[in-house]
Amino acid sequence: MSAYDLLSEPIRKYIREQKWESLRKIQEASIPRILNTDLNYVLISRTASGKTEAAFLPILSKVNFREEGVKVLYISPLIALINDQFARVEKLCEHLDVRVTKWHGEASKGKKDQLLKNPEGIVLITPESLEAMFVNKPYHVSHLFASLEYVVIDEIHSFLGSDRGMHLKSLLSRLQQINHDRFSIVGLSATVSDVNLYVELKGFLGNTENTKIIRDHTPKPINAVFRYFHSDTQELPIGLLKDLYVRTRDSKALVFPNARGRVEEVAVKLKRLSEKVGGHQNYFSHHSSVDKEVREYVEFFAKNAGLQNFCISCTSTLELGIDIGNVDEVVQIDATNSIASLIQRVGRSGRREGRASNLYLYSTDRWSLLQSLACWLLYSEQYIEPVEVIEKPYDVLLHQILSVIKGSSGLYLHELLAKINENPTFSLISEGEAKEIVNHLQEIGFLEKLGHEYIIGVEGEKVVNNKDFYSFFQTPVFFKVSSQGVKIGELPLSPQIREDENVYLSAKIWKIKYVDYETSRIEVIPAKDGKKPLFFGDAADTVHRIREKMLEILYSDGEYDFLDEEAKRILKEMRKEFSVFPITNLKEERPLLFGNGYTKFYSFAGSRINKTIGFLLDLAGAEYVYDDHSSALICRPPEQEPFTRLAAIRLTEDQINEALCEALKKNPALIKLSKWGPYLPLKFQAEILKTKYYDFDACFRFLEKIKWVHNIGE
DNA sequence: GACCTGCTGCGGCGTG
Repeated sequence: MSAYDLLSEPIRKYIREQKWESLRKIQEASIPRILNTDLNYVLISRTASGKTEAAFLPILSKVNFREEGVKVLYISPLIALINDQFARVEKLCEHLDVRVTKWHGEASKGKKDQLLKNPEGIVLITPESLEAMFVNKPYHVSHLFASLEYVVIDEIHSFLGSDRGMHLKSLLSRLQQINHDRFSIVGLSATVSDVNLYVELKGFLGNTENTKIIRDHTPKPINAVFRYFHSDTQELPIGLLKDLYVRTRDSKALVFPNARGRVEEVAVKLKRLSEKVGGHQNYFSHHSSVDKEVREYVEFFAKNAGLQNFCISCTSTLELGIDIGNVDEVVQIDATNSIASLIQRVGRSGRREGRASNLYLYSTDRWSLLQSLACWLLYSEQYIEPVEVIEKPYDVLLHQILSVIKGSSGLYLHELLAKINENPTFSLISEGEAKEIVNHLQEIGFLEKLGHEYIIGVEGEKVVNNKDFYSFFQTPVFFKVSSQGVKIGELPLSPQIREDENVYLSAKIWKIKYVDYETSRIEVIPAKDGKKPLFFGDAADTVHRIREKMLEILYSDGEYDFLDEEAKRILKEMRKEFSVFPITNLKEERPLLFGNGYTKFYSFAGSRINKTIGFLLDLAGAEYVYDDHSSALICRPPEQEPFTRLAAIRLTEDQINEALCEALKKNPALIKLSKWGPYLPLKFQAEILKTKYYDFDACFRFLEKIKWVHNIGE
């Protein structure tokens, strides 16, 4: 029997109405498996290959929706994705008489109330809304989800290896406890490293043995075109902009310039170029600081553009599954920090009849060119970097202790510990450690003892009753920007924010008329000329494999047709420059430059290893400058050259912990990289730093292995 | 220079 024949009649009717000629590969594979077993599955195949249907066609055929209670829970990392999927799933359910309900912060309260009165059908939710339900209405969780049969997790890779993912994993376990392990899980993903596939990904769904992977490897054919335009200033070279304009003016294009300020620069300047020559004016910017309604308009425009061309300059906001349809060209300005990100961005392009699909990779400096080339070569080898899993998420545990106690009417210590013990998210954290965290929470007033039961303390109430409690990410304070009541976006406070200063925002130019510090508002009027806006953030870590590949490229003589003449020249120049280091073993040797009055160590290592080397140099009292862009550490004067001595440094676990605790005492702000970390006992804060910011194991392995090769010649 | 993601409950007001 074909997969189609296995489906229920209403679903087959739906397929016939869609006039699909055939089912997609991933659907053919998933339908019989999901229908015939109760195992967990992870469906992996590239963007727009029909994964949602691969999960929902068989689930809708199989599940009996006549019974009371919500039967299918779909979890998504984005509200926008829920809204897209709602439309698709609701259409699928047309012939089934199954109700679909959106449950997120912006969804209709009325629809949620209806669901509470009559729990049924399918619910689409975010992890944070699920957390809010556990905290505020724990009885609703069991009322709605006690007879759940399937949980579908979209873009599951976005949860792997992050706090947010650990949080979701804990919530899933708490759901299973209510549900008595009856529901199965189907995860959907486009990009997962082989390394993570069988342990972390399966572990994420809770049950490694009962989880199977279904994967469609079919690669996406795409041409890479590299262009090099050097920039010494903060602004993009005019040559690059003109080249970019010509390449994208007759297509639907997405441009990824990596930073919000640059996103605005690209959108405004391309639009201006287009205006001069009478081209289309559909130039937009899309990032977190563009007003939500403006972003929704941009998405709507792209989805319904028909034959009109457009160009959206954006950050990773358009990287995940929001449906804007296919574009003709994807442009990356300067390198991505991960291959996964490159894959997601490339996945945005499709082919229009008779036209080839291209990926343009622009670079504005040589290290970025090298990194971009490394990413592209690794992409071509189908490499994806593994994510680091968090083995002991102490901060997530702290948060979940507060959540569980808030959701109860008081818990004995043994009850609380039993709940933690049941939750696989915390399986590597010992009972003793959990008790220490509980005691600390009591000390700082987050928990209180009422008789022998724990309840939320006075200080804890402030945190738990705040709407900021439900998430694991922190957001800085922004000033809302508007013009005569029309919302435009938001900007952080910077020297740039003052009256009569002109800035770009939402692909337009504005003059600041008034800054209201009381209400954090900025009033602007349209202007003719301005500057790109300033934003602050943390640079994303570059993974180790990309750096290794960069070194391999420098010490190979591989020629790449897809580089333009300028890029070829730059690569040749870099190879010549590095030829003074007689490196033969790329796995173990690294360049050490003795320059005029300085020593420079090119580690070609991941950012976290570099930061850990920096920590060791700090401990040794060495003065140095660290440049992550070129993966280099520079010391002057060279007499104090400390690099070759690093290999001898071997710290015990205790010494590392002690040094980290000292660093935290000196600078308590260090732990702010974790939202809930500041409420942990100091030694656990050190543990968080060890896993999230530094990587001592990898650093010592690296230092043990490498040999420094210094420059020869005059 | 330097990404992104989400958010309850309740009072008060207006409208049908």
